[in-house]
Amino acid sequence: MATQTPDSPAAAPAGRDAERTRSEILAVAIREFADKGFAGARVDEIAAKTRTTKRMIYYYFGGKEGLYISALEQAYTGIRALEQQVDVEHLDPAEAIRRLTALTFDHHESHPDFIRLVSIENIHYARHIARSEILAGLANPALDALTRILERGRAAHRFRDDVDPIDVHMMISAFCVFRTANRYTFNAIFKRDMLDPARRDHYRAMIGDLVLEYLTAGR
Amino acid sequence: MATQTPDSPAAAPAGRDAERTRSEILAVAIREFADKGFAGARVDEIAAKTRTTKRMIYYYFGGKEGLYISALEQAYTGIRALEQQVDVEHLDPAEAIRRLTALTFDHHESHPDFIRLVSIENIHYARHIARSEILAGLANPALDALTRILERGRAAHRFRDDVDPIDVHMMISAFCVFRTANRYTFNAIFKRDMLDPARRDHYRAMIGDLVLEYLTAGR
DNA sequence: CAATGTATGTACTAGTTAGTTAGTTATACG
DNA sequence: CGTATAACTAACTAACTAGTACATACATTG
Repeated sequence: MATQTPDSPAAAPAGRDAERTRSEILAVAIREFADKGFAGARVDEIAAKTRTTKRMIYYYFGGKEGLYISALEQAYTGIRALEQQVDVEHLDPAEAIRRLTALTFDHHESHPDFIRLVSIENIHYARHIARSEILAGLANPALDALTRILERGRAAHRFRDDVDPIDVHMMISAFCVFRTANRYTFNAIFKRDMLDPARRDHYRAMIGDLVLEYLTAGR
Repeated sequence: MATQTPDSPAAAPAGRDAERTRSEILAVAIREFADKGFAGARVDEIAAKTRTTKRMIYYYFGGKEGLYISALEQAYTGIRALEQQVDVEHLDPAEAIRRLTALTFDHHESHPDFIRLVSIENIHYARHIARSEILAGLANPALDALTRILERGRAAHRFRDDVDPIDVHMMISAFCVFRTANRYTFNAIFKRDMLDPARRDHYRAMIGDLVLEYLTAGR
């Protein structure tokens, strides 16, 4: 009867595997919290979408809030690991800015759950991030890369010398986050889907132009 | 005993005044929904913070969701009414852009509840805005003003001619919304409060420069 | 001033939801 | 091979929460 499909998502009991159970719960939790928020997500529903039971959530994460914090940590560390792969050191400063901006842009588009979790965490005044040691001490590869580009551009007298890396990072994030996070209300009001694939290249180029023209203004 | 302080927030029964009861409930609801989100807000708590009872919420708004939609509508129409007062027609295009940008900037800073409601509504995929006739047909004074500025700038050959008003509006919004909406996680990670009054002028000028340099690039 | 509808308060309820109690099964290890 | 312990399940509970039934006071108007 029971055919053995070794890696099917929610089939056989799959024996006992602590790490697998834990990570399956986490994956489901990320999706649920991102979809409905902390208060809107239901522990029972998260459990039902895994192969295990609610009891295991309490066993591994202590409670709803512990699960939420772990989900946040997992989402953040995953994103940061991806960012670490960015390599723009070999490009000239202007090209490096365009590349970094484009990568950030694509990145945000392909991780909507992460963006939603960040929005939700802001609604909670970042209370959980502040409480998490993991998240407090997380390195920021994208900002580091940006800082080095700006230094090179400035040394080569190609960029203005009065800009702060965090401010530039903020500009880029603002645009990319807004496009994803505010997609729905923006579309409802302006009848324009900022994530329409037909407009993707236009917006990716636009944010690159925007930042680069700011950095090279008057030069 | 009971001293009559005519306008104290939560004192005497104040007789029967439908309009007053309704608007008091709405004001409290806006704050509660903005603070805790739709799922996180509690009907009982909203009622407790008014001078009336939960019964009245159901009497006037039908239910929690009806109240939430009314709160959204109230917040949006209030903001739009303010935007309507923007007058930049007498300024030259560049100055008008700076002025409009600065107004938008200050505007977002002084209405955090509105920004939070928009974030929350995006978490709900703008489902309620889409359902509301009031919100669907609301005029957009800020975009209209921007459109006219861009036309004037373009006619005077001061601005590039390949920019779309909605895109420019999006840039400005992105920056201003991000600064308010993502304040908490940004501060937790970069240890920089984007709303620190000491940095306000810097950021207000920065968004003006950013937009203006984009619009006048190569000119 | 009767009467009719609007506005309001009190007390309740049915359903939900986070968290728990009490136990069972598999696996590692001596 | 047996036993300690980690991994796991099912059923339960106490508290909460949106929504309602019922009663009533006030005000307007004929």
